[in-house]
Amino acid sequence: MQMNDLQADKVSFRDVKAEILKRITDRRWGPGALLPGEVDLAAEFQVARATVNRAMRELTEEGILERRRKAGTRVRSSPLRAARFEIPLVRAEIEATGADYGYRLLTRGVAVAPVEMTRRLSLPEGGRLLHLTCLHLANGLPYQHEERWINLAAQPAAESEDFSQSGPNEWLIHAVPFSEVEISFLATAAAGGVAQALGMAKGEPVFTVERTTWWQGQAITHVRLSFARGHRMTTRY
Amino acid sequence: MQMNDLQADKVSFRDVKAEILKRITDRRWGPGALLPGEVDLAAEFQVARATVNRAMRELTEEGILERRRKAGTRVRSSPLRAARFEIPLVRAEIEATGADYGYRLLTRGVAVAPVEMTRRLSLPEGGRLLHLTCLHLANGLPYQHEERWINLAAQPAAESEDFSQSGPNEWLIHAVPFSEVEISFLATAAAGGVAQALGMAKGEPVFTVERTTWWQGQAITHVRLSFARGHRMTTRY
DNA sequence: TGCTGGGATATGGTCAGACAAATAGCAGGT
DNA sequence: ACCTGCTATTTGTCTGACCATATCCCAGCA
Repeated sequence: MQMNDLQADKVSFRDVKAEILKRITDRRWGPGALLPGEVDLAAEFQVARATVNRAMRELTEEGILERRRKAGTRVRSSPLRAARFEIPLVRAEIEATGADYGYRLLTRGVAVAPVEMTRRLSLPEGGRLLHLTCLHLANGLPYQHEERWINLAAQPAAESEDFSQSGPNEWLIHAVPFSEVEISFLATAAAGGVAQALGMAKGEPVFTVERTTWWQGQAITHVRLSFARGHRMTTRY
Repeated sequence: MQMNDLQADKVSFRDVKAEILKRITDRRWGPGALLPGEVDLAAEFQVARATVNRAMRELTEEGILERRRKAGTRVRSSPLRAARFEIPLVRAEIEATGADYGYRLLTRGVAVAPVEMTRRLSLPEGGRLLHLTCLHLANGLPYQHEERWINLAAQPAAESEDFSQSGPNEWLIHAVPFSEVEISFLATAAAGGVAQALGMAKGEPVFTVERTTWWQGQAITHVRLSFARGHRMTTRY
């Protein structure tokens, strides 16, 4: 009678998932253990194999199981802790907390790409970049400092935008809807401009996100986001 | 003849996904646009509706599409940048780079939970915690400093482990296979102990990960991981 | 004008059957 | 002892049919 819940009329892949997960946390199927095959589980749970398959496939995506054809399905021996962070537009992030969003353009200029940037964006030497720094505020307080480089060869239209009213990210989303992205999280020491904008001391630790974006193999933009003191990025699962 | 590739004998949900994505980056379906229904697309691509469904479902999970019953499927107007980080055991992380893994236990002691910890782990006051600090090395160089608190009420067996040869995370994985987890990324200033262990100056910025783990509603452990200078956590998609 | 109920419709999910692809493990040869 | 090729097994995916569920939208009513 241990499985009353699964005897009910409606059994979905969610129920199967839950039951499998229960048996794992139970230690009935310990780390590294070999699970019964899809056919057996389908028979036990009285569902179609496709249903068991979906349950197991999702558990695999979540890093709980490991599957290999012919070898079967095993509980991962050292669980993969996969953290998923959703990174919305700053504006949305701030407004989601109920705060008022504010934006200020700090500097704007066109420059020949510095060596570091040509490497990062794999640009030809002498490529022209639009360089912007701006500040995003929550309830009037500095929230995030943004230093952005836009490849003018890829997005010439950016040169005629003045970005004084709204940030370059909002413009870019409409110009280049989806793309290949590399994101890094790191800790940096606040440099002069960043420290001043965020009201921090020079050298203070800053939580920093760097993002580079390509579209069809061409580098579009690189941005470095520096968050105000005490910022943390959190996820739960 | 624009769709030769889709006329081939084998069409999988991957092909459908790719084609949809292509039309989005193409701007044929711009941000916010309403896509044809599953039935229509299934007819166009000559596949079963379930195949189109899987393609669209995965694109939804990846933050590209938005779906609502009856309302249909739309391209997200402001794309959700979801970054997924896989956080393996330090040992595996280091060995994956080809480096030799080293481990040192720095301190070990049992203490009554400090106020901050009782709050974080929602413990009763006066709860006993095992407090450990240790260092993980790559090719003999400091890689990560670990400060860990283990709830002895939940894991009494931890008290008799000495953790001098291998880290508490490896032990914990076998003691508590899967669990609820909260992870934060932040930047901190290196405190005395951390700075010394990692060979950094006091106050230098440190990329820090904090993780709290529960099992069946009970707090198991809280850990603060401080990485050596220059560490960054990167993902690409 | 504003509210309410119902029907049409799009996605969500299940099922049974079929075939494809990978590969563990065995058998047989050298 | 080692290699090589076969085969049975397991997961991966597709199909077409079906029912479930959410909800937009409109008609009807107050």
